[in-house]
This record gives sequence, C-alpha cells and structure tokens, in this order.
Amino acid sequence: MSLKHSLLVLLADNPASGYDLSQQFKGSVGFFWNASHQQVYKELKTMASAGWLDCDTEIQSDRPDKKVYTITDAGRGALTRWLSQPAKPNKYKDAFLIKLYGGRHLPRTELIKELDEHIALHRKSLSKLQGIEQEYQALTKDQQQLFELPYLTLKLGISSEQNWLAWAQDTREVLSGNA
Amino acid sequence: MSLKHSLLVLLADNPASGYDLSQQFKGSVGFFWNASHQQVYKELKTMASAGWLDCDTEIQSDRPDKKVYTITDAGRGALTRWLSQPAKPNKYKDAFLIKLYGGRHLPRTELIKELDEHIALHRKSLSKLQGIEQEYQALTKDQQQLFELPYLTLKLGISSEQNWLAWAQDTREVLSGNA
DNA sequence: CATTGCTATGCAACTTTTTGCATAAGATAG
DNA sequence: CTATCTTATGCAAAAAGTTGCATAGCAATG
Repeated sequence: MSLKHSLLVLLADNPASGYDLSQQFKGSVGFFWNASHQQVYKELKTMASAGWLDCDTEIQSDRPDKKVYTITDAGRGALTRWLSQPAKPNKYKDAFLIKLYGGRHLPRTELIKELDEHIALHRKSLSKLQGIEQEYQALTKDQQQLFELPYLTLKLGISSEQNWLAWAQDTREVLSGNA
Repeated sequence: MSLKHSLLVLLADNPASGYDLSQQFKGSVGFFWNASHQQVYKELKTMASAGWLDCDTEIQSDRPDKKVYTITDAGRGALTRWLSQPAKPNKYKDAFLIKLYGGRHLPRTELIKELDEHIALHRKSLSKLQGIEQEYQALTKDQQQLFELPYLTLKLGISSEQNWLAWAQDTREVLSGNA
C-alpha cells in the first residue's frame, strides 16, 4: 500500500527514474521502506497510467536510456490525501529472532555463528547510515534546514542499529555462557 | 516464507490451535513476527497436508470447537533444516517515517498530532512487553532457564520500544521548534 | 581477453499478505 | 435487552512482494 506513497514522497522533491528510486531504497530511505527494482518499475508504470506521474525518456549515449518520472498535480493531490490520513502502525518481522526464540533445537555454536553474521550486517548498515549523517553535517545550516525531516528519520535508523548492536553484544555473552 | 517456521517453532514447544497461535502473534511473538488469523488458519491447513502437523478436533461444550495441531517428526525435520540455514536479514517498513520524511508537505501541527498517536501505540506496546517481562521474572530460576532464549527476544523488543520512544521525544521537540 | 560489476529496463510465474465477508454461541457492559 | 467483545473457524478476491529470467553496453579487475 505504501510503496506508491514512498515513491510519491521521493518524486515530490525531484523527478527520478526507476533506477534512481531503487538506489534510494538501498540508501537512507531503505531504513524505513524498501522494494525490489522489479516492483519499483511496475509500480511507476501503474502510477503513470493513473495520471500521478509523467514519463519522459532521457536518451543517454554512453549508458542505457532513462525513463524520468515527474509528479503531476494529480500525484501531489494523492500524496496530500494520503499524508492527511493516519499511517498504519509498523510491523516488525525478523526471521533471525524466530531462530533465536526456537534456538533450543540448535547447538549454541551455530546460534552464535549466525548472530555474528547478523552483527556484521548491522554494523555495515550502521556505518552506511553514519556516512549519510556525515554528509548531512557537512552541509551549510540553510541546506540542513531543507533536510531537517529526512535527518530525523536517519537518526532513528542510527539509534535503532546502535540499540540492536548493543543488544547483540549482551545476547552473545548469554549464548557463550559468560553472563 | 517464515510464517511456516514461526508456527513450527511455536508448535515445537506445545500443540496449539490456530486461534492460540494467532493470540501469540498478538503477544510476545508479535514483536518479531505476525500474521492475520486468516493467514494462520490457511497456513496450518497447508502444513498439515504436507505432513508437518497432525490435527485433532477438540470438542468444547461452552465454546466453539478447537482444531489442535501437533508437530510431526517430518515437521521437526523441516524445522531443523530451516534452522540450520542462514536467516534472511530483516527489513523494516514504517509508513509513519515516510510521512515524516515527506513532512514538508504537511502542517507541523498535523505531524505532531500523528507523532503523538504513534507514541501512544508504542507506549502501549512497551508496557505489554514489560508485563510479559514481569511474568518471566516471577518464575523460578529453573523455569527461567527454559525461557532463556525467548526472553532474549523480549529484551530486544523492550529496548527497541524504549529507543523508539526516546527518539520520538527528541523528534517532538524538533517539530515543535523547541530544539 | 575473460569475468564480474554497474547502469538501466522489464516480463512472467509464483508466493505472501491484506481486506472483506460469513458463521455462531456465550459473556460482559451499558 | 441490546450491543459489543471473546472464542473459534474459514472462504474468496485482490493487492503486494519475491524469484527467476532476459537484454545490453560500458568500465574495471585480474
């Protein structure tokens, strides 16, 4: 339901191609929403035929051509309508926690091994977010003002990852029998 | 993909009905996995016909009859196979953060109003988890041992909610212009 | 010079999830 | 006494998401 609206929010700032938008889902936006490139391309097509977006093909010589989507007035209307309705509460899903919950059926060493893999992933994710934060902090005050709200979402991403990693350290000690 | 495995993990401990399992998704398990009752009933049916579960109807006089599902050896095998494969990294999706990210297009008062609603939800969720924690802490050491791993998942739930609420307080001040 | 990775788009089949509806009896609140 | 809540199950349609495949040229690594 909200992929459409994520795309509208991103396109409300700047026109972009499906590829560009997919890249955003791999970056700072990916913390709170994500979609595969297939899904994005398909959704953009649907949104364009609903009149929410205009599509222009940008011919590139050294790279594949781009389809650049621009939000229309109808698109902005749809976005505003959605924004003024209450957002559905988020639902967290984490397969690793299922494994931990049912970890009695598994040797501790395996649990720890998998925990370590997830720690590595979360560390990577944290440093990516921190890199984006540094870019933000390098901006002038005026520019920062523009990204004030996206920066708030980034801060939640960072503190969530830090919280996860702190929990993982404690958990690792319990699993190792050092607690 | 992991609904099957959540159900297997839960059924590995105790036989349960679809209703029971749905209730668990509303409780402590709901922090890291969830599904509607329709989904659960359907999935249990599929799993039973795959031979992973046995189904017995428990006739109740003052309440509707129950279908109690018990895990089979084949089910335990499927669970073990799944447990020994790496779990997919979690993906977080939060529609409210989309709104905050694109909040420039909305009056601050509306953003704050919605933030407050989500704060209320997260507080409720936190106190539910803390209630479960108190039940755990009231157990004897031996009983606690049995729930050692589920308790670890609960601790992540609690600290995640606390982290979210702390972020929300900061965010509220920024949105109110008091930062 | 071969392989991998990045840019860039998309179809088709399948699985998963959501949403709306349906039934039914006892319990509790106003 | 009426309405809502809880227990208990499920079907069917639609929407959303995943997985596998396909194309194609340029750049960089080895």
